[in-house]
Amino acid sequence: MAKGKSRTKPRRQPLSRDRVLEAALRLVDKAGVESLSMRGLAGTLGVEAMSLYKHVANKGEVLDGLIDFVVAEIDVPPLGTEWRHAMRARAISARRVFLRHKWAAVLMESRLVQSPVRLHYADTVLGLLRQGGFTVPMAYHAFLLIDSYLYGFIMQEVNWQFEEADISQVTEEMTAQMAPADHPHLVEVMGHVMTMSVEGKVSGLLDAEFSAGLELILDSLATLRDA
Amino acid sequence: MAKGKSRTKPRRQPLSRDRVLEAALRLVDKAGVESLSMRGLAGTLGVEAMSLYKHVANKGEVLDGLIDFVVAEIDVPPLGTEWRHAMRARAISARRVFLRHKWAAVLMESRLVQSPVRLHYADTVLGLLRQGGFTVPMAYHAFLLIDSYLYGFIMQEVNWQFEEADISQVTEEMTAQMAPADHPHLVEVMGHVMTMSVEGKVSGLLDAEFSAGLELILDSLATLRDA
DNA sequence: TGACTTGGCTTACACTGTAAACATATTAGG
DNA sequence: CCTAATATGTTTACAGTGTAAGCCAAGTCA
Repeated sequence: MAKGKSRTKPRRQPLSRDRVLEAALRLVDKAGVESLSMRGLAGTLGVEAMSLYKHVANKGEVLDGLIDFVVAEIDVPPLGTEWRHAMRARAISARRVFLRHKWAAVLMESRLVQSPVRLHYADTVLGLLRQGGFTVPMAYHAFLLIDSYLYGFIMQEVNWQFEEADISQVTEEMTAQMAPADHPHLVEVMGHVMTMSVEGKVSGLLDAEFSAGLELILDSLATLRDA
Repeated sequence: MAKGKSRTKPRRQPLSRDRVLEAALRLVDKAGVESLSMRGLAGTLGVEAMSLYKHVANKGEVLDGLIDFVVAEIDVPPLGTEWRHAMRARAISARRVFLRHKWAAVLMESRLVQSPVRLHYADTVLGLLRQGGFTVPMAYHAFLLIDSYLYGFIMQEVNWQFEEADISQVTEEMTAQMAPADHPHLVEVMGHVMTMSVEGKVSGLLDAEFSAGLELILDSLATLRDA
């Protein structure tokens, strides 16, 4: 039976958990998480929906797997790195990663499963703070503060991101829809964002905003640490 | 016509958009957004699923309506209030509201529709800052900074909230699941949170954490404003 | 050679949102 | 008051979802 058969078999290489997750990642990056269905995912792998369940317990596991992939993309400097540099580096890396996978931040907040990957991530960050001279309560405080800002900022940014450049159109829609005079301050600020966007790209603006806010938080943590 | 007919008719009072949304709010507060289905919602109103569509365009509109309800619950001090006090007050109010409706923060980030209610909310906050002496770019900066922290914090808090008091059990699960020695810093911090939780409640701890971080941000905005 | 395992497929079920057509209630007009 | 019109709720139906159960072929090992 299985003897001489080993000749040029097309030999579909078998599925695997990783191949499933990779396909899911591609699909979700392209079309958003809301368009991830088991049948659709299976389709991109040339396979039937139920086949996925041989490598993955259920859809939730796929989603959690995706989050792990994304978290693993974040560069966290190794233990021993100077804390301030380390926090800045991982925050910036995290932001880049979440901008690359716009669906990820929201998804992450809605699935609180603590996988090994995520635990490791948290542990390293806390370790960096502890080795940087923070007491346990202060490390907790710093972690909460930085991460609140980090994820909060990212989520705002991701959701305010219209496909770049058609921002003016969006602004018009908005201004039209909202009785311009009823929201003077909002209009004013939108105007500011718009002018920034035409001459220098919004993304640059947000880079600067993000860094400024981050630096500010790190400053205050530093003084708090040395108190 | 409409003359003497006003006698005791049982008169099922007709559904209405508001009654639908109120029912949805009750349901979601009790069972989470993931358990909101049109049939289920209709059920709680003693009505068939399709009836809802006479008062609401689709499920998305229900979700957006829920968000509006929640945003409207946030107390934003009126224009004219001293900016720092105002920002603190609305942040604290927002946090309380989102803790009351734990599903709301995530939902809000995943539906970027800008309803009148939300526009008004944003406009008032920006107005408070402008009247507080912030230039347009600084107001934008402040808004971004505060809201990033605010929503970031809330989302972390909401997701780390186990049903109160069984936190020790959760910690055990976690510690068991994660090879205690592989994550020394995480264990250390979890220990801290736990001890705080037994003698004084975690929620109090988080109140303090939130206020501290907020105050810190307001400080830095104040110096930035006076520069 | 067989038995056993692995990985994919087929079928089936309960549940989702919602379009279309229908039926009944309420209101408006003559 | 009776009828026409308009709201409002219902029925039926359909396409799409996640996934349990069982089947079946291909590969592995005794």
